[in-house]
Amino acid sequence: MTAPLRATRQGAAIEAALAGSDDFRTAQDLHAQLRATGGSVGLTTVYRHLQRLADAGAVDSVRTITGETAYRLCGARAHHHHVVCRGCRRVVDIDGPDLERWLERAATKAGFTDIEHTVEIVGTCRDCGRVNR
Amino acid sequence: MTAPLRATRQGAAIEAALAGSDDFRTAQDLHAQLRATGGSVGLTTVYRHLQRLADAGAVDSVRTITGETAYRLCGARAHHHHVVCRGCRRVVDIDGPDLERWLERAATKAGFTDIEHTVEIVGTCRDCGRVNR
DNA sequence: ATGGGTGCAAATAATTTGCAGGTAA
DNA sequence: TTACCTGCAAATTATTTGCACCCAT
Repeated sequence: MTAPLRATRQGAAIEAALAGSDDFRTAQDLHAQLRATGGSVGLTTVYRHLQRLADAGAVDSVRTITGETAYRLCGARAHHHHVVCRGCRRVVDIDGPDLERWLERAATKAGFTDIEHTVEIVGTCRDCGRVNR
Repeated sequence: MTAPLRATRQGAAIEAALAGSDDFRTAQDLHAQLRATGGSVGLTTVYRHLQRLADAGAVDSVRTITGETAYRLCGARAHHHHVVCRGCRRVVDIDGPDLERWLERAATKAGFTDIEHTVEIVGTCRDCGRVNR
């Protein structure tokens, strides 16, 4: 089938860094961390590994409000979504197997298969709700 | 308090273009449309107006998967969602008061108010169901 | 040995900012 | 008139790609 990936120090370092965190990490972020911990890896390589992992379905990716792409190992946590505060950008996790199931069923009923979804929820958190607007 | 905004042809054109669509529009998108319809406006100006509208809370913004920022007038929310076919780009609407309710409750429970959400579902429609990924 | 992996530097693409000149109030 | 508004061009930021070299297999 597909040629097995070659085992390299860089690839291992990147996957280890990803595995070491439950949350989404950006490429720049991971790169900086790897640099700091001595396991120097080129930024390009970080991007390439993340991309390949995403293609392979091993990681999920999301776009942050600041325009960066963040990645997280699929198994790192049950699939869930986030609510982002429009004031302070704080992120709170929301678990929702119900949501997944609902989306799956609705799309299937419309005749679609191989469903993929992105849910973005924006709100105002308690702390930010006190001021403005 | 705040100085009232100056009424300009460009600003009016941008807001009109936004008002003319229920869906999220990118700056580039709006700019191209304005160009095409004769009401020439600089790309910079489009960005500036969208930013100001977002700051004022008049529009909501989201990041698309391709990295662009899309904007939509707050009041324009036609509350339904779409499933987009990754093959032919066909769009099918799906109705979901359940979904809205679920999201609302989940976010509220997390301490958020003034919830706004975007759900993007991508799948493969019956006609295109064959090669992919 | 050899082809995939690496990384520097240059290329892209979306968005922001400097600045000179236009225009609503 | 007086700021604010515009828009061209240059600057920024995140990400991708060209290419010569290196290393796991």
